[in-house]
Amino acid sequence: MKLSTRTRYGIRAILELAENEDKRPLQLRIIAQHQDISIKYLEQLMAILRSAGFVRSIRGAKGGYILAKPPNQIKLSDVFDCLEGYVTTVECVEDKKYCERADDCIVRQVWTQVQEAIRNVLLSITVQDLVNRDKEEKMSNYQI
Amino acid sequence: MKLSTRTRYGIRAILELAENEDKRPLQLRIIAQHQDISIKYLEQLMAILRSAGFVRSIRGAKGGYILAKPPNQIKLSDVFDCLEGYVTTVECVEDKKYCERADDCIVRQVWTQVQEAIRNVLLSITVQDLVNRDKEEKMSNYQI
DNA sequence: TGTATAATCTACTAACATAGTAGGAATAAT
DNA sequence: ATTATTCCTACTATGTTAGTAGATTATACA
Repeated sequence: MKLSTRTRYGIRAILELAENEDKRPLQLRIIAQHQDISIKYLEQLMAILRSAGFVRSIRGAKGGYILAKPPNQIKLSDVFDCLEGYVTTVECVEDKKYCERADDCIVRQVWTQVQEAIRNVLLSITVQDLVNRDKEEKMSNYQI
Repeated sequence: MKLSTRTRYGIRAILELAENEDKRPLQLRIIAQHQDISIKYLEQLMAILRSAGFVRSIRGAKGGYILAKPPNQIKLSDVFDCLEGYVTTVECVEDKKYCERADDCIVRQVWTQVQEAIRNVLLSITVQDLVNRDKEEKMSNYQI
């Protein structure tokens, strides 16, 4: 039950874009540097995020990436589904045909509970929430 | 975020042992048949469960496996930790030294929330609970 | 119009984990 | 002794992850 770097890096990249006050697009290179991610790897992740409609790209010199929608309209569950694949602990939770016992499988009920618990957390958080939390965090650091 | 077959099979095996009314040990072969698991693979899982103290084995003819403790004293989180490895979505959640940003990493907070959500579900369910649920399930089926 | 800067596309790869298989040795009941 | 069973060690096939590499296309700017 580990999270892939895909999802972790992807969400960090999206957060960085959301926090980019600058109106101009942010380059892959910059994001990769800030986040300590290989440019070439991040490039692939951005391609996924782009085709899923989370970010938009501007090619050529001075190009880069911007968020394709406002941060408060991006739920973490959406990004998660896109990068990690829909949260599925076990196939039979989504589709009973994977196991003939599914109908009265007690263990399956457990995985369903787990899955919903995960999902509820991710559904409840938007990228904007992350931005806000980050601001608060930095505020409280200054006070020290 | 998929569950390994190790954990799924392992919990099913433990449940089968818990439901084994018979006082005599239950053979690997029987469990594997009932649960549609390769005997040789289940054998390895049982070895893990045995060394973790969940089951006890009786060797030789008429041997087999029995639970090493009462079902109400086996939390699913314990079994999970044993087979899946301690529930850790990302290393830095457990140990901040994995990432220098950990202290004020907002994304890390999210993974911590997710992890606790999972953990709470598994902490709250014992093998006995599964047995009870299963009984209820079967009762209601008879009524139909 | 040329050059530098970016994203884009396609293909490859190394390392690791998962989910097994295989065969024989040890142990116990009858 | 024979049979049933767990135990132990090693092997393997497959897929996934986390990248690398290199060429191509698009754009800004001088």
